[in-house]
Amino acid sequence: MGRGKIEIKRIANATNRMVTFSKRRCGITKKAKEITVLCDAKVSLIVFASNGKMHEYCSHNSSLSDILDIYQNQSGKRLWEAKHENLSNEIDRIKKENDNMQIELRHLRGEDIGALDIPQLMEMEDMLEMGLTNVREKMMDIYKMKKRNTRMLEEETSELSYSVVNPAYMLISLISETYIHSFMVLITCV
Amino acid sequence: MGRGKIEIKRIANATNRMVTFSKRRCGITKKAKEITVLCDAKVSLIVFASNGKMHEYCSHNSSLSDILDIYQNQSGKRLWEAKHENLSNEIDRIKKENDNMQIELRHLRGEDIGALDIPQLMEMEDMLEMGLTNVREKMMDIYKMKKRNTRMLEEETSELSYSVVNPAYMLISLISETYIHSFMVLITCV
DNA sequence: AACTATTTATAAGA
DNA sequence: TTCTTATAAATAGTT
Repeated sequence: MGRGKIEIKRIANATNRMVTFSKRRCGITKKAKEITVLCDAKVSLIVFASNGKMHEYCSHNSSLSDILDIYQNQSGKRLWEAKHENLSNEIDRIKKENDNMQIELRHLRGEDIGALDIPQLMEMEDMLEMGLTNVREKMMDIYKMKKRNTRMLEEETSELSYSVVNPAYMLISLISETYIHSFMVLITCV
Repeated sequence: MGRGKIEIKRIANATNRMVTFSKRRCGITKKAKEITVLCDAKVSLIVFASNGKMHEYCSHNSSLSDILDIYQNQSGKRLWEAKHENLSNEIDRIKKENDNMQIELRHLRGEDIGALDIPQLMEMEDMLEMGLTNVREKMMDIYKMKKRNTRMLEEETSELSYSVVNPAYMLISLISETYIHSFMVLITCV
């Protein structure tokens, strides 16, 4: 369709090629629009010139994304599986990390320790003891700071409403703090 | 281009519409092939008939996936952003969960407890004590089981090489186990 | 599915 | 480039 018949092979002359591209791109887009309207069809057309410039047509009644969804369903081809895979892998990795922490937490709370052996239990015992020591030191710090910051006795009375601080603490706060816990337990069990 | 000129609007007669679709689909596909070859272009063409049947053409020198990659880069449109969003959200959610557990674990180990207040510290103390109680009960269970399963004294001697089990345990294993920890601490501090 | 009168697309020229 | 136009190609209506 033109002044002369042409063979369907790459047009050697670059200018010529671009001109033809421009004309034919218009033509094919027009055809796409027409079939959309005439035949109630959905069409997605994406065209790249050899210089990389892109042109697209997508029938009005749907987005490219919609069309690609249907495309994937019908063709069974997975267009962005690969991109998803990265995220999925990360999810798996984090979930695993999560599970491990979950288990460790449960162990530290003394749950599900049935399967542990003596060395593991000992390690946990050490960790728990250290945690307990730190927590109790911290509580004592807070207690001492409050005592220092507030004007002693009358304040102290109200402090006592914090049920942690019981008369036993008062007594033993005079004694080496490192042993406070031990003494508390002693007091508890005698 | 035909016996009569037609208006570009939906063809009312269904059979006619399908026939026209068929003809024009061939035509547009042929055009797509031609522009691919003649102009060294990349083309993706996806066509759905109104009955849902799909047809595609994709230039030989590239896959649809490739074309969509370039499409996204050039258009800035994100074709599967929405699908990614779900996964991304899940990752965020799990990471948050992860962080919280991380913090709890560190707290239980007595790390980073500077910012905690008395009630929080008390809660941790309870949790740690319970964990410790459970761990020690478990160790005792294992110890007792070993004692039962092996033929007593001479075995017991070798068991003692497990440094957890010290002579103090021997004595107190006769007494109520619930109080074992307390007694141990008592023994430790006297 | 094939035919063909016509319309439409476009190659080459200006 | 863009417009023009002769001609090839596509296709609407028919068989």
